[in-house]
Amino acid sequence: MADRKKPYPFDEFEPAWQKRWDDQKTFRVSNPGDPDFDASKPKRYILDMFPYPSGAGLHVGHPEGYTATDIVSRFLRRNGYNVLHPMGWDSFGLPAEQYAIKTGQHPSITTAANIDTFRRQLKMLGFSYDWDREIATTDSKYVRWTQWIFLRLYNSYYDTELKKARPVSELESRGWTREQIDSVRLAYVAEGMVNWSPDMGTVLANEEAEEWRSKGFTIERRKLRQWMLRITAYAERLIDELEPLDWPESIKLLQRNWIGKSTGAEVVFTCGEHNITVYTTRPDTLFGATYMVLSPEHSLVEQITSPEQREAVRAYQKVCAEKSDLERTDLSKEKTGVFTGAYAINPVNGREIPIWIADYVLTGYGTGAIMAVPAHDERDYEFATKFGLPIIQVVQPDDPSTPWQDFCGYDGSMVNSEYLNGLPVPEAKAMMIQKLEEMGCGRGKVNYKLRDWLFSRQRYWGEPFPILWDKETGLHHPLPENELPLLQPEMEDFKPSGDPRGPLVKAQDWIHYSDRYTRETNTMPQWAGSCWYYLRYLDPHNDREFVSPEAERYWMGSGGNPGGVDLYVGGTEHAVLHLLYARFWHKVLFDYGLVSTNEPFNKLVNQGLILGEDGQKMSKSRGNVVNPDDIVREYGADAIRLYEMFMGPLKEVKPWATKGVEGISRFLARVWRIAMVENQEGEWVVSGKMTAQDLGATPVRRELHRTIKKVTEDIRSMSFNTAISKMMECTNAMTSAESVSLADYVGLLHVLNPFAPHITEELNRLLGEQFPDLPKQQLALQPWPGFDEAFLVDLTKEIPVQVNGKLRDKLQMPTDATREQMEEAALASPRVQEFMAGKSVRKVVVVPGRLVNIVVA
RNA sequence: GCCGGCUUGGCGGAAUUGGUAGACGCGCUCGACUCAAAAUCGAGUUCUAACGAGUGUGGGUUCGAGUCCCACAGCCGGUACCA
Repeated sequence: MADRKKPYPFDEFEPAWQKRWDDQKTFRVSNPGDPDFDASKPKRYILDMFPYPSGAGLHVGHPEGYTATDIVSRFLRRNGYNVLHPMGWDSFGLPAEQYAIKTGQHPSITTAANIDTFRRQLKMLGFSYDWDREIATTDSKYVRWTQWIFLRLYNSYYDTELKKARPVSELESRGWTREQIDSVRLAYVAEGMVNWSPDMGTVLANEEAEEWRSKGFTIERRKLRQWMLRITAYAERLIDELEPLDWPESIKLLQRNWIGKSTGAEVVFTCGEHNITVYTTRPDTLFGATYMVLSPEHSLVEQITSPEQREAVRAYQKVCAEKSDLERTDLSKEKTGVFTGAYAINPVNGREIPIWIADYVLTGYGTGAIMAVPAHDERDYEFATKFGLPIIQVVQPDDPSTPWQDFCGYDGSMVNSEYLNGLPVPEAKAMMIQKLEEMGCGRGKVNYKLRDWLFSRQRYWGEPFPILWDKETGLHHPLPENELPLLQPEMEDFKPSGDPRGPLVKAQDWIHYSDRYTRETNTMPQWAGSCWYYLRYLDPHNDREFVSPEAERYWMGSGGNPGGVDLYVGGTEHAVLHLLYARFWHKVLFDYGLVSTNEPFNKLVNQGLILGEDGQKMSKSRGNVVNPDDIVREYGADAIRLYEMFMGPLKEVKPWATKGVEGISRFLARVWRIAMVENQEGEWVVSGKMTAQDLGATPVRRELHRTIKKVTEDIRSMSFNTAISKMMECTNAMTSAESVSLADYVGLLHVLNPFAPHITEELNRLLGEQFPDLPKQQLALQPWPGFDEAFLVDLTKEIPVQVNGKLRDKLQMPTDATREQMEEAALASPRVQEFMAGKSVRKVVVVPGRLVNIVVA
């Protein structure tokens, strides 16, 4: 592309300002205890979701959220806050490892290069991060504390009485056996069905499996021994403590659904000498249970199946085991199942009901067995209809027009249920639970969909588990803390070998710890580092603690302010993974008094996705990816920042339009040319339009004060698009004015500064050379401007006059006109009278200062 | 299927939360400057020749509805038999 002349010389001054901010550490913020720390200022912690430094470099989606938080941070600093606004790298991750496998380049080299690119690109956009606090999850000094927190989990159990984590050493002193203790640790080893990807040679968490499958990786179910984190212990708190947070309701809902709390009861049925426990949310419908279903994998199936049915049952189990996940979840799929030949006794009425197995009952949820109430459950109804099983109504819907078959609602009362008859559903539910407990054949039970978090991966590029295995006893032990960090061994070949122990098994020397102990070969998932990075920023160079209590209390404490991170901006894709995991770790740390709040992120905002110019999601294959480097080269950093904020509301999904960047660039050029003109030699010099004289309450002055008010409000509500349009209006007013006073113009620069820091600082500097009285300090360090109410009030206002709700005239009236004056003026209007001709006035609605509506008939 | 969100000019989007619909920007049209073009500046731009109509569709509440209520449709996102 031909190198066009820039509309203003951003290519010169933007890098110069960036260098100055970097060299002078303009945006460094000190911690309590530092010599230059100002304890009188309140704090705000403004956080971005840190990026995975991919080889592709920065995407235009990154600067969207990052610009928003940068504007807020710059605004708050200028309003007297100590602002913590850091950046770092989520640098463990699969792509670096895959790339390493392909090229032989060690992941640490690729990662370092990618980080350099990302850092350069972010600095090129003029973000006001405190770069002294930069962290990378792959840094050995960081890994040390990730492993340290893991050991904390390993050495903890969840005390269900106190509802908090406690050290397992407590249990030792109470005489618990090693085996008992291992069964309650927050980090534990368990064998179970897991998602295994042969392509990647690793297992994945439930939460991740679908994402990777959609990227084209094969995922199978496989029985393996893995490290798990007992996140389910925190299920209740993860739901309850979500409530007061200032998060989008939709994200809270997503988390609530993911945790999936349900209240019901466990009911014990008998089958010969066996007890079969089912879970139900509708114990009230127990009299309507006409059959029972076990999941095909249920442990009792083998024992209860009658000889005649044995073959059919085995065949069905085999079919289910071979089914892929996709087939299992196929929506249109018909219900399938097989009778076991056995019968169970319903404890409330002694009735015998047949026991079936069917794959619509899942092994992993509840007890893996259900009582089927076909009259009041859609799935049971479908199954019963297909296999000709009896259907007994036990709930009569309140609305008589509703058919009772397959009525699943709660608005009804009980029938055919002996002592429950006539009771409304909720009361019957409570009564039945009480009855079951009295009879000793059931109890109230809360269930969650959330499963424990599969935490180990068979990868090279991740934090190794700080765990040793005792060859003699087969037991695991924590690595002594003074041996942290435990880094991966240097290896040439970390290809997945199909060995479910992962690539580290190949490092024989590393595995060998002593004659008695060998190292754990699994590594942690990428989430480990991102679970607590926001805490490391508080005190990133601390070698003695993961964070000092003083720094933690100041930046995360409540101290009259909202506690925790005050603003966290990032994409929705982390709604259930990162945000759930991080909350879990934070709560464990909170239980130990290591952090001050029970929740890490007080306020969360999701930025909307930026689509390609074609309205489609940006992707390499579509060829619609916009590279921020190109935009900065062509239009400058201020232009891309401002454009991304101007596109629309931060939260909305919006398509990219390079023409729109041009429009923004024109706006910035107009701001520039109010103060600057090119002389004969083609140099920019201060224009004669600028005057040091106070021109008084000109329209420009009034517009400026309205702009200051609007921008101040809009930054607080994060409505950046409307703030920018207001600044455009102000600029247009200054452009069309004959002459602009220096004070008014600099006022505009002040409010534009957080959005477009480079051009505003440069103009302020250039004007400072011309006008010696202008404060020389950077705008970023000066107080935020206030507005004067006196300039906001208008003497007259245009008042719309409607006849029967239709606009018929507009009248210029004093702002403080009374009702009577307004009505009189409206009725006197010739335009209005035309529309009233021949009709009588029924009513006149007057809204003072707003409008007049004349109702005629 | 269930849950959530969205739907306003040719396009991105505004609208003091029930009070002049279309701010601001893009695009387009015309004009000024120029030998010419680009850039810049100025004027115009919801539709309609006009009467009028108009915020996905249909109904309702109200003096007045983009905004509130009811029903429906379309698009986007999440989720997948959780008993």
